[in-house]
Amino acid sequence: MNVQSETADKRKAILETTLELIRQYGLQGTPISLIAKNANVAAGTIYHYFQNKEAIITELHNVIREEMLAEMFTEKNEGKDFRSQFFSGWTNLCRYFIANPGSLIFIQQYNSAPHFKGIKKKNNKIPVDKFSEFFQSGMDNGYLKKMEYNLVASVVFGAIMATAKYHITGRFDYTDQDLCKIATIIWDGIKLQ
Amino acid sequence: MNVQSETADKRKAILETTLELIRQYGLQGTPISLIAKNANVAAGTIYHYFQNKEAIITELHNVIREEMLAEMFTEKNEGKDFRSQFFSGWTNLCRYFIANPGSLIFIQQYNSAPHFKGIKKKNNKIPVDKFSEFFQSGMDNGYLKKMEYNLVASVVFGAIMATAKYHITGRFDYTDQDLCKIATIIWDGIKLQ
DNA sequence: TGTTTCCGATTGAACGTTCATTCGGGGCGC
DNA sequence: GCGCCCCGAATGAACGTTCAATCGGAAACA
Repeated sequence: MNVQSETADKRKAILETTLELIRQYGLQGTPISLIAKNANVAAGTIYHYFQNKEAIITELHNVIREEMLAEMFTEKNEGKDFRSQFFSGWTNLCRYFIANPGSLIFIQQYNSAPHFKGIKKKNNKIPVDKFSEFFQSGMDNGYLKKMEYNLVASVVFGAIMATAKYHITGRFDYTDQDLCKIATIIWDGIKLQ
Repeated sequence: MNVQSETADKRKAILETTLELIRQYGLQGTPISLIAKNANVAAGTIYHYFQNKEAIITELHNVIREEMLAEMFTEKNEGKDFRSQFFSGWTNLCRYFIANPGSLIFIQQYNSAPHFKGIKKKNNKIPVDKFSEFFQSGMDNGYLKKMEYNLVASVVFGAIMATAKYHITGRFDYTDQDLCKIATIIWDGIKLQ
């Protein structure tokens, strides 16, 4: 353990601990003191690595966004046909949330309380481009019904969040096969009949 | 204004004010002091009508659940065919959330932070019966694909929440016609092809 | 009718706790 | 000895809740 890796570890530990605590106690329910305790770090140390609590939240949000994008658009999808790309994109993101419940809880809470005290969201924009481009190409090439992108988005993303949420909270228990079935429902809904 | 109606009004004012504040500032972001101020009531008065903050939240949750059920299963749907029942049930609930953004924000936050400090959810069960019965009847009568209820639920409810959410946050702007289009996507996904 | 008694409704200051953040200092590598 | 990393007690604001004090109308009595 050299100094540099320890330093890097400390920052990382703070982020990971925060995400885990948010999963358990929610965005507002995780005080700095608890983060410090669980990350084996002093409260003051946190303020050495981050400007304030909001900065931790914002960084987590950015990290999770990147991970979500990476899950949906992996390189090995490039060659596949449109339908396969849709299926693997949908199930990958859903599996990501199931495997990383903290990310789902975080995203949901972050999006559902626009005006948390001390947490102001400046950039509320979604990288809509990649998704809308993808679906647009599906329509142009005759795979999908012609319709506005945002109508499709409601169904596709809504189902991902709900499915992962139900699974995580233990309401239902979805197998890999179940995820494919759900993706099939959606595909049947959006494909050109 | 006799005494009785004033008393009833005060209780109602507290509930309504709380819901509106939660819409703006989130579940954890609305202190009792602010509720008191906006409801034109002293802080102590709130504790005359409710045991504590949790009691307000719990009552709001029950009220909203009732309203949701009422929207989905209205009496004038009784005679209609299955497809029409699905359409009006889906769009009604979606329109309800769009017309009552506070209810959507509340439900989302209530469900997404299971362990809010001071807010313990004892009864996490959904009145699944009515919904599952409805979809089961659709399968038995040959309107829907044969599949487990919970797979359908993910898509149907996920889309409702996401659609209303996108509309409320102003990300997209859904017309009544758009809601029907989205319902059509889902219907095409779950119907027996 | 006028007066007194009573009691629930209402108030807002006060309390104890918890929170995010600050600060002064200690230790270690260069 | 200078600069960076780290500590944890200290700070003050904000929170949910309590409580002694007040209000005002209804009932009881004269």
